[in-house]
Order: sequence, then structure tokens, then C-alpha cells
Amino acid sequence: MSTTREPLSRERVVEAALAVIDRAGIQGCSMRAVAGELGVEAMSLYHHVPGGKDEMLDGVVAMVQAEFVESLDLSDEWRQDMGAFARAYRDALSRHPNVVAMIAARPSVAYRSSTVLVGSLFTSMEDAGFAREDALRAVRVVSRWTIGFTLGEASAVEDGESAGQFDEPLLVEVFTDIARGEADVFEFGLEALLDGLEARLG
Amino acid sequence: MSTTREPLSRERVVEAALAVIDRAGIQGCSMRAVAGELGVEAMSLYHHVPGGKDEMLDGVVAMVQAEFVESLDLSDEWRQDMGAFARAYRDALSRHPNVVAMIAARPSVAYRSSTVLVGSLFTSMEDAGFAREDALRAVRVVSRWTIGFTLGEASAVEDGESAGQFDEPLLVEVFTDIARGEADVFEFGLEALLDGLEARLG
DNA sequence: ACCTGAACACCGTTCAAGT
DNA sequence: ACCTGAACACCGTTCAAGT
Repeated sequence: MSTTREPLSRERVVEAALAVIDRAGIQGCSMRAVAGELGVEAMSLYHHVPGGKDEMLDGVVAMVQAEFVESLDLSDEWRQDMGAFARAYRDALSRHPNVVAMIAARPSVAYRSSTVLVGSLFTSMEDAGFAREDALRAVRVVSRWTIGFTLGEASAVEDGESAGQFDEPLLVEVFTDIARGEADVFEFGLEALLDGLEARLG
Repeated sequence: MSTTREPLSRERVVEAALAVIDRAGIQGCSMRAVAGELGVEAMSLYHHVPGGKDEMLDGVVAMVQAEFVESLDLSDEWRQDMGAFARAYRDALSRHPNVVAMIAARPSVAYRSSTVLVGSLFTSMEDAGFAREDALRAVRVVSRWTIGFTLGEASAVEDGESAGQFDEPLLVEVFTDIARGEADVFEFGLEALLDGLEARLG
């Protein structure tokens, strides 16, 4: 431990919270634990996150979301961009599996921090010939689907380990499959969905 | 309040927990609150739910899931059954919006209580000519998609009320749309996904 | 057998006090 | 200005004790 007294800040608090969540889950993310991560007392956090724990967790969601948005290159070709969006989103969420459920429960925080992205996808689709209404729906369907899929995936990993406990052969098969990883199921579903959207063009 | 001393049971405890969750959310579902619902002290619950709060919440998920599975009639025609499955699932989850996030975080409990259903969908698809692998994937994709969609929908209702707070016109539009209800977005996405799956036949 | 009172080790948060 | 000690009102859970 260095004695350097880097001063606390909103960003450092949120970073520490993300580190604790990645390591110990949301359950383990008490104000006291985050403070401990920073070598500080719990009460100090409130000076930088006045809204308390809720604001801190909102900050964590926004940070993960921002990481992902910045990592994404768009081409203005709707199908490619939709695919890139879904795959990059899944990648980002896989790096922080314990955050996925938080994102799912805070869609407005997620939308807010990806305005540019959603807007770009939306105009790409309109340019390609989708009805305005369908473009709006499609963006929401794909982002929802990706969150939903990754959410299940995040909690399925631990469940997969107990596949043998099922007495129904089909369930054993399903959960063994899950434990092997889900990348191909994700691709299968994504392509099916994009095919279905493409059929609605014009 | 009658003085009838209907004895406590596992089922009554789980029912009371569901009632509290529907009314006050998961946050409000403390052991003390559930006990209060039953006119009993918190410590009494442990005699009927030895695993404590976790087991109680698992029971709530299983109960909502069972309600839904029992309400569903299947026809053995895969596309119709997939659609009926997704729509009935969304309906059931809409009746208990505060439970949706719990289901998303407990996929194994959900699967366990719908073995028969998953098995039936699976064989319908195989009968229709889907490869075994694709049928497995398809069942998972559709159930995930439905959970993910409904999850966002459940928390979007409250978010929709604050649509005006966004400074980006597109976001205002998106969230106003959400507040109006999402049935048509659900139908749009579901039909697109089923179209995409159908294209993979044979 | 079923229920409970008191207690333990936690939690988020407040607020007056320290430097 | 920034941090903290002590305290408050909660929480899940244990266990010996009551009926």
C-alpha cells in the first residue's frame, strides 16, 4: 500500500464499485466493501455519490455501457451494424457478468448512455428502407434480445455445472450444452432474428 | 381478521411472499414483511422454508412458472406452439412484473418447473423437420428472448413516465412509445424471429 | 410439533464532530 | 473541503425457550 493520497472522486468510487461487483457480485457490494477497496470509511463515499448506493450502481451501469459504446465501429450498413452491436454488447457484458442483471433492471440508464449508438442504428435502418416505426421496433427488439440472452447466459454458467442433478434426460442435455458455452446459440438466434427483420424491408 | 388458526405451510409462506413482492417489490420482501402478511413472527417461517430466504424466493419463481405452464394448451404444430408459449409467458410475467428479474436470475428453477413444456416444444420441432441441434437452440432462443423482452418491459413502464426528462428527441420518442405499451413491438419481434427460424427448416 | 423472544452480525444512511 | 466515529433503524438468521 502506497501512502499516496490520491483524492476520492465520483469516478474512483464507481470504478471501485465495479471492481467489487466483478469479484464478489452485487450481494458483496456493500458501501463498506467499496470503501474498503479504496482504503477509506463507508461514510466518505456519500460526499462523491450524494444519491447513495442507487446512484453508485447507476454509475456502474453507465460505465460498463460507455466501455462498450466506445469500442464499437459502425459502418452505416444496417445489418452489419446490428450484428456488430449485438456481438459487442454480448462481449462487453460477458466481461462483467455480475453487472448484466443490473443493466436489465435499469434500461433507462442504459439507453441514456448509448444515445449516439441507438440514433445511428436507427438512421441506418431508415436509410435502408425500413418504415420509421419498424426501425424503432427493430432497435428495441435487438437490444432487448441481446440483454435477455446474455443475462440468461451469465447465470447459466453456474447452473451448467449442476446439469447432472436433473432427472429428465432432455434437461441434462440442455444444461450440458449450456456449460459448453453458448456462442453458437447466440449466433443462431441472432441470424434468425436479422433474417426475419430483413424480410420486413420495404 | 378472523382468529381461524389455519396452520402455516410451505405453500402458504410462498403465496404470502408472492403477494408481498407483487405489492412492494423484491426490496420490500423481507422475512419480517412476509411473516407480517401471515400474522406470524419472522422466525416461524424457517420451519417451513428451511433454506431461508433463498428457498422462499425459489418457491415464488416456481409458483409463477407453474401458473403459466398449467394455463397453456399446445397443438403440436411448432410455430403455433412457439408463439403460444411466448405470448402466454409474457402474459404471466406481466401479471407479476416484480418477479421477472428473479426469473431471469434463476433460469434453472424456471427450466426445472417447465420440463414437460420444453420437451413438447422440442419434439414438435423435430417432427416438423428441424435438426435436433437447431430445435434445442430454438427453444432456448425463444424462451430467452421472451424473458429478456418482458424484463425490459416490466422496468420500462416506470421509466416511460420520465420520458420528458431526456434532452435527445429520439430518446423522448422511444420512451414515449414504451409508455404507450409494447404489445406491438413484442409481436413484431416475435414474428420476425419465428420467420427466421422457419427459414432454417430442412 | 409448532411458534417465539432475545440476540448476533450485518446493512444503508445521518449527522455532528474532527482535521 | 474532505473525511470519520458513533449512532439509528433496519436486515437475515440462530438458538434456547416457551406452549
